[in-house]
Amino acid sequence: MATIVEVARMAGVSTSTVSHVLNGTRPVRPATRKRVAAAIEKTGYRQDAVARAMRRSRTDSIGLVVSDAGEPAFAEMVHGVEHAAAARGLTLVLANSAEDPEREERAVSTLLARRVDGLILAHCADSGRAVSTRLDADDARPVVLLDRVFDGSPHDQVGADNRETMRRLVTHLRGAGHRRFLLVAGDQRVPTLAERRQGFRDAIPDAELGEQTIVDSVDTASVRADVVAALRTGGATCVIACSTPLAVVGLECLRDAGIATPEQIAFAAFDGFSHSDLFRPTITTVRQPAFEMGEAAVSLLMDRIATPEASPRTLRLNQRLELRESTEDYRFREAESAPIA
Amino acid sequence: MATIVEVARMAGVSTSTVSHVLNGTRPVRPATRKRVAAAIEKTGYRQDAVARAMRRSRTDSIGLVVSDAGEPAFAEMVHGVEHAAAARGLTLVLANSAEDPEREERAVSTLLARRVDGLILAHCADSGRAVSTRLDADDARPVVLLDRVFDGSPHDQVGADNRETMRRLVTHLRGAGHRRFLLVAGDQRVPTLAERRQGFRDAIPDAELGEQTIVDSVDTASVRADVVAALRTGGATCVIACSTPLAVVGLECLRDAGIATPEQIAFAAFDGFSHSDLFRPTITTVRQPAFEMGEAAVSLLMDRIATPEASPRTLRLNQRLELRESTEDYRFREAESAPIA
DNA sequence: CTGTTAGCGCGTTCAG
DNA sequence: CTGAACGCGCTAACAG
Repeated sequence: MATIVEVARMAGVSTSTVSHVLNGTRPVRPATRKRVAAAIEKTGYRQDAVARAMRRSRTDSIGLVVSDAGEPAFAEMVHGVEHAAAARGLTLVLANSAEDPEREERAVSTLLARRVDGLILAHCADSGRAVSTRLDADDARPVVLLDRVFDGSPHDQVGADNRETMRRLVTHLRGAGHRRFLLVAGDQRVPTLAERRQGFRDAIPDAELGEQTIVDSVDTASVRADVVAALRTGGATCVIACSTPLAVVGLECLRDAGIATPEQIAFAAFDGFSHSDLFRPTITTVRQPAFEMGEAAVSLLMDRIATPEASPRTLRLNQRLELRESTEDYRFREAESAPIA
Repeated sequence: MATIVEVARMAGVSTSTVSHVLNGTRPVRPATRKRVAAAIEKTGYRQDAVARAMRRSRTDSIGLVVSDAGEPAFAEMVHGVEHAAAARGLTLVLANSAEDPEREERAVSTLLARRVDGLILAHCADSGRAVSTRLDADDARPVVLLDRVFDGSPHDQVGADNRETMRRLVTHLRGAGHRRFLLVAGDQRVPTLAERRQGFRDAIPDAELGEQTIVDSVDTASVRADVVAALRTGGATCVIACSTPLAVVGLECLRDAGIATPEQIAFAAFDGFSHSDLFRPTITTVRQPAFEMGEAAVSLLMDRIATPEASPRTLRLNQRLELRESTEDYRFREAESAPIA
């Protein structure tokens, strides 16, 4: 690659003039500008982002650390972040923590060393606040927390209205006659999951709270065992899974136990599955605005860089409740299909 | 952040010694090394990747351009690339072309300007070879083509054995009695899709080739129209969709036309849907080893960087044929369920 | 074994 | 309006 020096020489100007032409940072006589442009064209010159970053101490890049790049919801967030970043002329440096706090820490460290202008973080489950606070101590790069949002966090955050949507979902299901639920709540160290569980409690009257079954074990095997046990004990007319992985376990348990949805039990899931409408049973789903959350995170990050002193904001994007046949009122269905008495 | 100068001063050594301690690039007396380590610890110093890249003219980063970051198959490739990169101490710079050649070109340009050590590219449909050749001309950075693989490409490539697996699939279906297919083949400018179509031809005897219906329109609306028309004309006993988006269209058409799978028509899809086993109909699927393809791409890239002169390799990873009820032998089923004559 | 020094390619003063 | 010179933080020659 040609450097700025060659362009300058070819155009018969100094390097500084080339730089100013490139960046529009001071007036340049049209004639010289033309010559510079021609030289750039001819040499195929392009600014060296590394040297530029060095000099300006800005990289025009942002770092994103997600906890599971394979999971579709996170993939959509990545997609959204990339989209918003590219639109602003920023490049995206991506790292995956694979739900491992140590890898998360390394990833953050690497990104900081690369001098990204800002950081977007989807914390892994048990990262604690170590990373988050280390960020402040080290050198204060702007940070936005994504999806996994903490009360009283010193950072900007963007999450979903998990608690409210769960409340809405449960209220709807109660309206359809359900009184006893099996909530597959998952790892309560994950804020998202804790919020959803809280929303569940919000929607259940105190008197009935004792009758609800909540599975909050962490590893898949335990979840499976607990769900199987809960299904055997019986009582629940509706299963609510708080994430896609949990829904997978839940549906597997139902299938293996030969329990049909929605005929024998209702089922709803957060995050859910793609193309739910094409397959049976179609699953009632709370859909995250994952792409938009990614975009919003970039937006918050840019605002923060522009005004470092503003007080931190937490954005909650609305989730969509997609009602499908897996939660159709089973009493109603029974009544209809039963022979006329 | 502290710089190397402060560390050197605090340890009472020169910056070069600090550098050599950090990089293990020449022997340092244990005593001084200790002092340096202590100084690093106290200052919280960390190497500046930007300055380092400047000096070494290596960024320890690789660029990845995908054509659709939202699609699960690509998300898995991204995941695989990230994984393999991180394992080698490389960071990943991600860009998305959204199937737009212009954005693809910009992305490549940006990554080159950032001086990534190498580039992994999942070309978008109509990128032509412009980008690919420009890469050679500009400054020869190593490039690996991912998923969308070209015959006689000058670059290393990693794809899947699309042609062979399609042949296997069709052979299996013919064994189950199917003679007339509706192949939803998609945009033939995408090598992956062209290969799959070729595999289809391989498996059909010349005499029967004329009876097959192949839909290779490009935009969704046309595909839908063509599929609907083909279904109406009838004749096909089996639909094969060559990608997830095409499968979506296909299944929607079947649903809207009230045609049941597998009772009335068999169905198979490439790439397919996640958690296919949990929903009905369970779809016979050709699964791409997307994650592994991502890993392999990094591997090829590193090999290329190590030995620039080696002749380019094309890796074809095996796809998995997952047979499910959507292609169960429908004649057999009919015979079974029909009343005994 | 260690220190000195010269750039990597650019943006930005400060003079003209 | 333009050019000369400096330095961002680091590594690699070269010298000791």
